[in-house]
Amino acid sequence: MDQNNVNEAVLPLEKFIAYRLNQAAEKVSQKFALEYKKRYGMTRPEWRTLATIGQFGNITAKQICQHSSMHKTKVSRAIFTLEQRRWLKRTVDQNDRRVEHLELTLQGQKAYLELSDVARNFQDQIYAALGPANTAALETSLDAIETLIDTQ
Amino acid sequence: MDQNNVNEAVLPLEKFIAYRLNQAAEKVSQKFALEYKKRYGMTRPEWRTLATIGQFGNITAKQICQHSSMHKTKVSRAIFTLEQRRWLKRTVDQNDRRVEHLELTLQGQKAYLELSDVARNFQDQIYAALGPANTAALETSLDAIETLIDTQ
DNA sequence: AGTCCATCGTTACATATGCAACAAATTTTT
DNA sequence: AAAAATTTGTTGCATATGTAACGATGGACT
Repeated sequence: MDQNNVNEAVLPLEKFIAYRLNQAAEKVSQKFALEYKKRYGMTRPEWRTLATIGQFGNITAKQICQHSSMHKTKVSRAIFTLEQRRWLKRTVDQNDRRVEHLELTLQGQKAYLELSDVARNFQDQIYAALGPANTAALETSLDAIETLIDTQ
Repeated sequence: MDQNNVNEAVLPLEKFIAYRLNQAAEKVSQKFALEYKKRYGMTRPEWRTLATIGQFGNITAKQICQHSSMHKTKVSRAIFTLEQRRWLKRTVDQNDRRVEHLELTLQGQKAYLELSDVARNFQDQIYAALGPANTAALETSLDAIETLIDTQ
């Protein structure tokens, strides 16, 4: 495919960092999504919600939104689905009855630990492919990018 | 917020590379999306389609799919919208009438060059924040990650 | 030529998503 | 204490997306 654009100063999409980040992120996420789709028929919001509850043990929907940057309707619907599966239980806060505390059931914990294990293997493979120097630089770069955007 | 998960071996979501990449990618993309939404009311698939046609000058829908990794229905709909705006014109291939060649109109080129300029400034800011070493390492890492996923 | 299969791009349908409005509970203001 | 404003989580609705099917065209094979 010939590139015959007149203007040499334009930025090729494949050199544009926003695009490159999205490409890599999407590939990695879709690869990992195969695991939770195949095993449990879960969606990405469901996996992230499960992972966040599993990580914190006891958490509210609002806190899941803050920690995972997911939209509150996504979180609300993911919680509903996980509850239907009996993977989490809700407890209404006694001091503020708007708030519900979420915890995984034993089944939910089992799925979380299994997927967490897959995630760790996945992570190890990527880090092995990058090597220690690039791994460190990647983490530093992602932090720097997020900080830049947040503080702009 | 206390982290009182029982199992210390689990992978915190904010250390999981698939999640980190998505976070950074989404933040950067949404920031840049403000520009084309504000100026032209464009969507992300529309911007990417415009950028790909602008970059190659003359291209088919299928080639846009291959180069941008967008689903063909996304590309089809983006082409339709860009055509409605009179930002691109189609020419049916004389040797194979299933194929349409796409080119930007003058209006389309104008928008492309303007957004391309914004993109370059955006890129420069990110690279300035990262520094040369991390910039190089980031690009290497993204390449390595994509290659790893593709060859697995 | 005629049949079968592959390819390019579009569209119908079902699902996923975000925005805005909402109910219920709580907090702040007067 | 009453009224107003805020917060938590849910839901109605419109939009965005992917899958599968499709029409049109072209190529391969007989």
